[in-house]
Amino acid sequence: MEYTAAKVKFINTWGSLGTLWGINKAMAQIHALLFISPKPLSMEDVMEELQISRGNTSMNLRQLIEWGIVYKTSIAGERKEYFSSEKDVQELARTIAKERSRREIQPTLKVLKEVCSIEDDGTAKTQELIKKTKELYDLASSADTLMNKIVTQEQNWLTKTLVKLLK
Amino acid sequence: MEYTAAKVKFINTWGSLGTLWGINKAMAQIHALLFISPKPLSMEDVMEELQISRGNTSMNLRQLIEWGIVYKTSIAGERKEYFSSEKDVQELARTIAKERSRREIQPTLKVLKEVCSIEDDGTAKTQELIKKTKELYDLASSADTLMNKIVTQEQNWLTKTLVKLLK
DNA sequence: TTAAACTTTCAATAATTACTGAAAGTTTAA
DNA sequence: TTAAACTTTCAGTAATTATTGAAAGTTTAA
Repeated sequence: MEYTAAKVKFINTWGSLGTLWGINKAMAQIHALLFISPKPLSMEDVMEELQISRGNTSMNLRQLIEWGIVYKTSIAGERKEYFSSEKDVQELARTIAKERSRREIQPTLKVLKEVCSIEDDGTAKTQELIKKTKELYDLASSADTLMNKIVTQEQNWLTKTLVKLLK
Repeated sequence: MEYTAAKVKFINTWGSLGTLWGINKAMAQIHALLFISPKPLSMEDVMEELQISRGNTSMNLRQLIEWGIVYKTSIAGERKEYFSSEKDVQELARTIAKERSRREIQPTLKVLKEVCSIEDDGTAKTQELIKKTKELYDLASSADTLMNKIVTQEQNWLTKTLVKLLK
């Protein structure tokens, strides 16, 4: 497989994967393109490479910037804006984990909390609802904490935890 | 908030969340409904509660069964089939993690492996592609391993790992 | 200023995805 | 058997989501 085929394959795979971490295809493809590009690209470059319209490119670039994984980069003497992606995979993972937690997990936890706090009227169905949503709440909040710990600055969290567990 | 409002809220939240762990709304809502129901429900029950058609119910129940988080349950003396959800949240998490790994992460890893194995022709762009896809491969495969370890039968994996790290 | 170079916005449209309902299929009891 | 009770399938349609492209907006250099 030579360069162009490999690039296309990577962009397409990343693109279809995007849909399942909650961003659309074009957005994920633009990210993929910038991620493997050695130098910043202009909007024209992106449109050309991915064969998508100006409007689409503009909107999706904006969203990527909002996510914090793509940056505007000025090039001296150039009028155009250039864009480049976060290149450190650790930092990328950290940003994505944080954003997903903020956008999805926290709001869900809030609802689960509300639901499992309803008054227990003693009926089986109410008790089951309270019990199950409580369990989901605990699971989701542990998972969220764990993910953040793993991915966050505290690289030695694991070590600390182990020390605590063992003493 | 009384029972019905809480139930509706839970089902809707779970439903919209579904779209971002890769299943559709109806499927996630059916799962939510079964998850909090103290007893198995028939197809009629599900249709009635969620106001969806027979065809839709049938297809989505099948998919949930394929995922391994909903079971067909027979009720003695009843002709109809009844359905119930996996009720243990730990087991639920385990099943979902395994399925997602199989359906999404493994295929992605395969592509990343292929892409980062292309021949290095010495150009900057090829080298960047190889380097970045290699880094993503390593990250995704560590994350996958970690997730599986955490969620899998080996509840004491964490402990074992710590012991190893500390000696 | 102004006009060229560039970016954003958004109504219209295209593409995708989900849902319906009725016909076909299956199972079971008599 | 057969007919009632139930489930599945799938072509057609509806709903949702993504994309375009041209007009409006912004910035900069002269």
